[in-house]
Amino acid sequence: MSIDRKALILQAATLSFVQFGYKATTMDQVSRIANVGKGTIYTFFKTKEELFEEILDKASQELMSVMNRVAAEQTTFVHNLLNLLDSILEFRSDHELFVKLAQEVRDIGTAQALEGVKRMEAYALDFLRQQIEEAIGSGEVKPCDSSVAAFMILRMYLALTTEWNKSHEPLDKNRIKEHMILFISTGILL
Amino acid sequence: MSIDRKALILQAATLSFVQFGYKATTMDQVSRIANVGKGTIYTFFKTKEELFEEILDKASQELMSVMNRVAAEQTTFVHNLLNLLDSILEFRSDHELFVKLAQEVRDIGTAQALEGVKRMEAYALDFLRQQIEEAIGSGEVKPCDSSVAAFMILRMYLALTTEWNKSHEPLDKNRIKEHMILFISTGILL
DNA sequence: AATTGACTAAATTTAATTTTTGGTCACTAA
DNA sequence: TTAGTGACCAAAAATTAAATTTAGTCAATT
Repeated sequence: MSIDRKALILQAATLSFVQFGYKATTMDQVSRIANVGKGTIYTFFKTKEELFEEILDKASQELMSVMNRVAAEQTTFVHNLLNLLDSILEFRSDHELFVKLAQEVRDIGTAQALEGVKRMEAYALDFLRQQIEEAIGSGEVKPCDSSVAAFMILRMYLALTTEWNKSHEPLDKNRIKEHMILFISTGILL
Repeated sequence: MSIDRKALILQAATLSFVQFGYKATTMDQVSRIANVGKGTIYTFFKTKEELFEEILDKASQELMSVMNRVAAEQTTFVHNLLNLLDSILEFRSDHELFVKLAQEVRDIGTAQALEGVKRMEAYALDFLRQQIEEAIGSGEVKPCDSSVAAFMILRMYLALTTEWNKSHEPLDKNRIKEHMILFISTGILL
């Protein structure tokens, strides 16, 4: 059996999407990085979008797997949330794709990048909503609109990890965690 | 004494900036709305930017005055914050300019609009930071980085008032207040 | 002295042209 | 025979050129 060209292509494309975003990634470049002819890419993927989709699928699956692993631990809601935060902040590969795509949406508004961001956000929001729902059921969390609460938690996370950096020095992981706890777990008040 | 042409111009320009944003507001249009010759504008304002600055000053002053009025009430921190929220959500005139400029920054990235947004944000952030600082001093709020906490509160507010609307039905004022309380005052946990 | 609107230079938008890129397919090497 | 290739093409994007719009001026007019 010869080398797994599909894997090479996926690897090269992932690298390029993370580094340059959707639009600035050309099929020529991918073929060059992967050391295959351009035509070869099209024996595995119908279009550039399909290639992107498959990478997005993989990233989503990894995100899901992280989330499921965290959820399976069955500790408290806050603990789960912080574990999830840790996992995402530590293993940045998916996170980086997400950040790069978000930046591309902001800068040039590429439709496919927007789709990608929306998709990953949807997974995260759904997971959070579910966790909150359960925690409300078990009496751990106050009754509230779980969709809105999930949305706020995600926005807080994005505010601290990406928006803050636009006008300040980046916060380190622990500061981020501390401030998330401050609002979510006990409120800012004494 | 003849009519106050400067006031007419300021009024017309404000209307136009709120409605169309910085870039899409032309000096011709302002002069037409104000019923003055275009040259007249330049007897009061050196440039379009200066005209914009003066309107921004006015909006900032009004925001400051709302914030000071709220701060003077000397009730609890949460109460002050909610009063401020109410004031801003009810008297939307400044808020509308802010929202319009934020949209312009998002859509076409006008430099002057960005400056305007930054400036109004800076006032709000500074006020919040000060309030938090005081509340920490009086033992009402947990010791924390007041800049980061102020930033998070503002982002939450913006998330609920503008970002949520991109993918959902707008939340009404009371839902917004409720959810702000949920995170700030007592935390989401029971 | 205060106000104006036709006027101009500069900036923005639109149209035309060139370059780049996604996707194909006749061909090659294994 | 077949997996793999890269020159090739149409379509899209970037660049350049032409046309339009607009900020700001100033001689003329109240």
